[in-house]
Amino acid sequence: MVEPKTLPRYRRLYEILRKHISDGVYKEGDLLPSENELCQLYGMTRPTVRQSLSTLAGDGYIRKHQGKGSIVHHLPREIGILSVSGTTSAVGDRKLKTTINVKPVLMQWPSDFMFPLTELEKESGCIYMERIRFLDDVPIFYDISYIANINLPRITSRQFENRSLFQILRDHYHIEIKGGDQRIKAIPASAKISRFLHLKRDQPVLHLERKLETNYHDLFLYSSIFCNTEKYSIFGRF
Amino acid sequence: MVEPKTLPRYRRLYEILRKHISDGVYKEGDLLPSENELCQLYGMTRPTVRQSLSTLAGDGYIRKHQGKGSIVHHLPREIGILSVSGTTSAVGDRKLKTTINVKPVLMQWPSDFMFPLTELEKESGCIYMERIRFLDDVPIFYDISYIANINLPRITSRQFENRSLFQILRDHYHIEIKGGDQRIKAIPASAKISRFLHLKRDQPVLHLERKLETNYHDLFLYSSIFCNTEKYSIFGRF
DNA sequence: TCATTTAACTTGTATTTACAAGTAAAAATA
DNA sequence: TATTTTTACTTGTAAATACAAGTTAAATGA
Repeated sequence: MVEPKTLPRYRRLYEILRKHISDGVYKEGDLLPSENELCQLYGMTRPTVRQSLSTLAGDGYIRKHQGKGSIVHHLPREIGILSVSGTTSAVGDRKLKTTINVKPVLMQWPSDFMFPLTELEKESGCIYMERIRFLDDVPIFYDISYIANINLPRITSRQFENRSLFQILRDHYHIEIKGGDQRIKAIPASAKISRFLHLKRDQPVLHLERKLETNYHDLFLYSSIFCNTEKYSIFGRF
Repeated sequence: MVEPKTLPRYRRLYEILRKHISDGVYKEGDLLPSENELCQLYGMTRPTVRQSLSTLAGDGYIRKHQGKGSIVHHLPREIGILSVSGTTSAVGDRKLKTTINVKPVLMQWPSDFMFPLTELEKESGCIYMERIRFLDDVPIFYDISYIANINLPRITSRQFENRSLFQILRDHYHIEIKGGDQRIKAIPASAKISRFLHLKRDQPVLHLERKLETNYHDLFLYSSIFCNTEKYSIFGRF
């Protein structure tokens, strides 16, 4: 369905090393092979290897020390959602179950939308969906997503149960997340939110409003995420 | 007092362009000069220019588009604190006033500290301070900082009123922040917090726990930040 | 006029080369 | 033995070069 479109070499090495770190081949505190060794091992030159390593460092997988080498950073145990950088997913290998609360439907944008919209977006209307995400069978995220209805044929009829929205967008529409803005607030749980997240009314809830940029310059994903942080914190690196 | 230690060229260009963007020389949506033009303008080669631009992009100041150029991203109007990347300060040019609540004192680490500590850190004790930060005369942040007492002579007697802690550490001790971990929660305001932040008891407050890494591999800064997000949101980019 | 092709830009990827600077362990020296 | 120096690593910075690939506007053609 989709031409594989070979990844650049630095990206391939990035994926290999990232997988090795996630799989425990390289453990926390371990020294990665030196840049010159990686050059030999994977048949590329140092600038290319360095590009992989600096991306890994930017994503928090390793820390680089001049004169010493690249050291594997500890993997977060908490829920990482603050940075969507590249291929990193919100929760590592954790058992995160997702249920669809409101199936994707085409509708008008809310009148007081959280981010300003372009004319093109307003005209196109939006695809709306609601999901609830469970960690260890406890509802943690109540997730409202909006996508402008621009060149996304048949999206409302797709199965979202077990695959992430990002994955479907990547696999079927070549859409990649490139970056984004987000706002964070602490708010009291409304009746609806407290019901979905099994909380008492007015208990503090984390509210994230995000605008995600894609490889299509006029296509953005918006989401409003309510998060129960009683048991789990949101984790981030920088 | 401190040798200037010339910045690398890519870093200098980064600072120049960042200042131009902050000052409005390049406005939101503007196209920066092309990489080749920057090479000529500043007398460096493309790899060096590209290093500056990719750092700027990583910090959210610009977005790069293949075939088009580097476009100035909008500057956040809200409070940006989620990423401390490099030289970016929490609040751009805003009038943020800081008052010292508890002057720096040397003390033992709390017994149930929020992050695990090394033996060296435990032995050294910590420098503790509390600050409250006001935006437009409204208290927004209640900020508790901990630093291990490792090679920081006379720090408890320094003036912290108008300069940031980071600035003092950089100017007097050559300490630079390289990255860090953070956890975010929404919690109800305790009596103390509600008093400092002018909130009602149990109102939702954002709680950040951060561990900041420095250029000295065994020196970390810790902070516990309580934030009133009623009026302002916390802003982040990725 | 309108559609297509071409050309001239832009950034992206990759190699090669060189030296600077930080680290750590081996070697030399007191 | 204990200290200092040297050496051999490591990553950091920087240049010069080449081609790929995406974008845009001008030139060309029907």
